[in-house]
Amino acid sequence: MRAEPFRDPKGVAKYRHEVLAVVFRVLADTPSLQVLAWQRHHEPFAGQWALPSGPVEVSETMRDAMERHLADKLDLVAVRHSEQLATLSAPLRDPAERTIATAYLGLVAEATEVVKGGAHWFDVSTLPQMAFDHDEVVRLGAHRLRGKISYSNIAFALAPDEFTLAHLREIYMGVLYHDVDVTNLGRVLTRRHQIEPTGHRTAPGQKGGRPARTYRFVEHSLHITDPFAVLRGDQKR
Amino acid sequence: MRAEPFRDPKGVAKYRHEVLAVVFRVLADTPSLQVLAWQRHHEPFAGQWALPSGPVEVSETMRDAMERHLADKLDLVAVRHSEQLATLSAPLRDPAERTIATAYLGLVAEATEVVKGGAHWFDVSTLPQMAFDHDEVVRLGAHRLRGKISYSNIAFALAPDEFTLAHLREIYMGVLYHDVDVTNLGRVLTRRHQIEPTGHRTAPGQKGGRPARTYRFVEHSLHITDPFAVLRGDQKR
DNA sequence: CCAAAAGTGTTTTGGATACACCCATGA
DNA sequence: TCATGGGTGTATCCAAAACACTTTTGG
Repeated sequence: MRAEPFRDPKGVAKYRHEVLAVVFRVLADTPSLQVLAWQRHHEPFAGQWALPSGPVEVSETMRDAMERHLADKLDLVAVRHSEQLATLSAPLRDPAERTIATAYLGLVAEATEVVKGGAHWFDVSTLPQMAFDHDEVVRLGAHRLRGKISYSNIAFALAPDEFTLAHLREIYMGVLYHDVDVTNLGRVLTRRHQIEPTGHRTAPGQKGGRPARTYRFVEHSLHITDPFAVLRGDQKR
Repeated sequence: MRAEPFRDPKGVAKYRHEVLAVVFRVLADTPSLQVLAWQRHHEPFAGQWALPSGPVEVSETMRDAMERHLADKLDLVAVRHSEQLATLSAPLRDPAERTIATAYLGLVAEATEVVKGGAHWFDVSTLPQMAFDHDEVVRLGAHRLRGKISYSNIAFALAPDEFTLAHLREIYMGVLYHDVDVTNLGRVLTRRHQIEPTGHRTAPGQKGGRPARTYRFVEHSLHITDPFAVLRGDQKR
């Protein structure tokens, strides 16, 4: 039986509000885009995989709530960029009680592991069935990330502090899911002042090969670097 | 005195949730981007201008609630495109009681008037002081629209069904707030199959001049026409 | 010397811009 | 035929892409 909503004296309904986190990392080797999920212990959807989530407390913003839940339940504090994705309001999306949920996109660097709370990283391309509408939220997050990586410096949040161009290429390939030319990637990002050489080089691999220069992202906060695809005009009136 | 939140037996807080609508139109003559606001009658912020808003009912989605409030309070049913903008959760944004609000961007065609409910169209560039955080929401909406008009066909929702290129240019100028070249605008939108000629022409103006062809948008739903600014690769793997 | 990996140089492409010029109408 | 506004043609620009070639390393 579905719970009746709370109403205040004027008859205005009150709802449970929770935050969801779609946390992505990219493994360069495969390369693949992975999302963090954990197994539910309680009904509804007990035993199924779900995104990290939790209610919003009275004196915190939704972003605070999202960070708090990731830290408390999963010991995850290494989120390097987060932004609001969407708010879900289908009346029956939670079978127990009407719950409005705001989803956040979170990005962590490649090496990030999560040991606590039975969490697991899943390839976005082979996602298991998920609780609630969480599959849809993951797809939405992947779509947002794919769009933004082309016209912003959002990759700073997925890459380590220091990386080679070959490594960065694999991160881009994991997100975009198509081939990316290393040479041109380096030139585009350099022209846009997104990356700069550190002056260091890596040790060459076991099978030889020229040692690669390493680079870093110039900014570690989100910047739109290609603001208007077209119709730029002369920006004067 | 601030109201205490409702809590269920397990101690989970429940919140008032409302929807906000940032409804834009563009007047071609000026040209200017205008937003719909109305004057509040009750505290808090009585007498100040505010965006149309209202609570979400138990069995409706937020989009339904937004459309319902616009129709009931302002007789506005001509919204040609709407999309979710953001959800606002600052704990003190509503001085009376914690209220989480989800803002929608709505677009109507130029001629759209609103007669009911004491509503008024304001130029976004000369916005009055607004209730709550509504100024910020208007700016967010304008920013979203400005970005999207360059890489999607979103202008279909602002233009009349049939228009001349000169007219469409003024709509783009109202949104982008910089000069747009008519010739190139027509060519870009034609190449992207966003617009097509209707085969009609307008009557020439009072002072003469060649009669203009009219055009229509091919699609009347949102399509991204310039999906990846760069790093397109060959789309093969 | 060869294989492997990184990096450079150079050409090509194609959408977008700029702008000169031509066309159709009213007075 | 002139003023006004619409439309066409074309040269130019420039970021991005493609790809051949050179450099630096280990074996």
